[in-house]
Amino acid sequence: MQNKLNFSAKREAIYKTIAESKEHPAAEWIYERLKHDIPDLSLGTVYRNIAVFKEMGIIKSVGVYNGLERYDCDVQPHSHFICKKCFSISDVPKGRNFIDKSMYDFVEKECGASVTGHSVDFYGICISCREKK
Amino acid sequence: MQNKLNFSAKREAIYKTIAESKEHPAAEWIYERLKHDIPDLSLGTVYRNIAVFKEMGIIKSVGVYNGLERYDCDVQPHSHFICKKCFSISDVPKGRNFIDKSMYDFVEKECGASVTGHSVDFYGICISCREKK
DNA sequence: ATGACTGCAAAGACTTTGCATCTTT
DNA sequence: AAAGATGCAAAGTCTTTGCAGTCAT
Repeated sequence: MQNKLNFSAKREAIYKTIAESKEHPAAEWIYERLKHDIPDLSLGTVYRNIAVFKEMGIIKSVGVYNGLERYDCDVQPHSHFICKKCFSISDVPKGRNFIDKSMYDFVEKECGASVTGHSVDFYGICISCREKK
Repeated sequence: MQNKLNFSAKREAIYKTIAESKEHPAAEWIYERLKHDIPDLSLGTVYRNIAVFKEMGIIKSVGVYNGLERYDCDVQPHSHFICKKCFSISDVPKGRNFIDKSMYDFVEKECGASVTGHSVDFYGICISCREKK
């Protein structure tokens, strides 16, 4: 059993790539982005580190779109807008609370479940796809 | 190009299985459920019909959980509760509007996108998994 | 007959994993 | 040195697809 994680250069680079990207990247995207600077990076390492980050709770899955799992380093509750055409994902600016605690209570009572989180996603056509039309 | 869809016995059975199930089934689940009654059913046919139903707009994807795409024949907006442990999906009873039109306006203005839909999901541990503990 | 649907199996696409090797502590 | 991280390639899973045969109109 291990408890002490090393923070290798590659691990750091992978996390940094996710953190600095606003695109809610998929694994392959991260890999493509990094392999120029780190030619001996392997895709398996990207996947393994993503699993580590999830486990640590420093990234979250945004969901699977077009067959690709997308990640977000902002683990605070916030909404996303997903383009049905190009599958770009963008954050909806905060400043509007869609879901409050009373809704958790409602779901807990109605479903008998314990609710620990939620997600609100909006779908449509993004500004870039609209302009292309 | 074709426009006239046949409504074959298998197609009908597949749709009926989705419609009568409350489990937001995945393709494999539908297949397993039906192959007793329809021994010569093939999984490819299930997938192909799911694609047809989606295209027709009579079912919707609920999302991909644990690697499996889940489907819903209730295409009206409603929320889901997803168990993080067993990945069961249940409807949150209506009677509470989480998202209204002003929120679409908010997202459209903030993102410059055209918003055509949304989803609200709650996560946690379902009643059945809680009782097992 | 013609167009639509299906079984079957192969191919695709994304992700996970085993093992030997290399790094970090 | 010991524990952890990685490359590589193979394996795993879910889904799609080509093709020939079957069914519906």
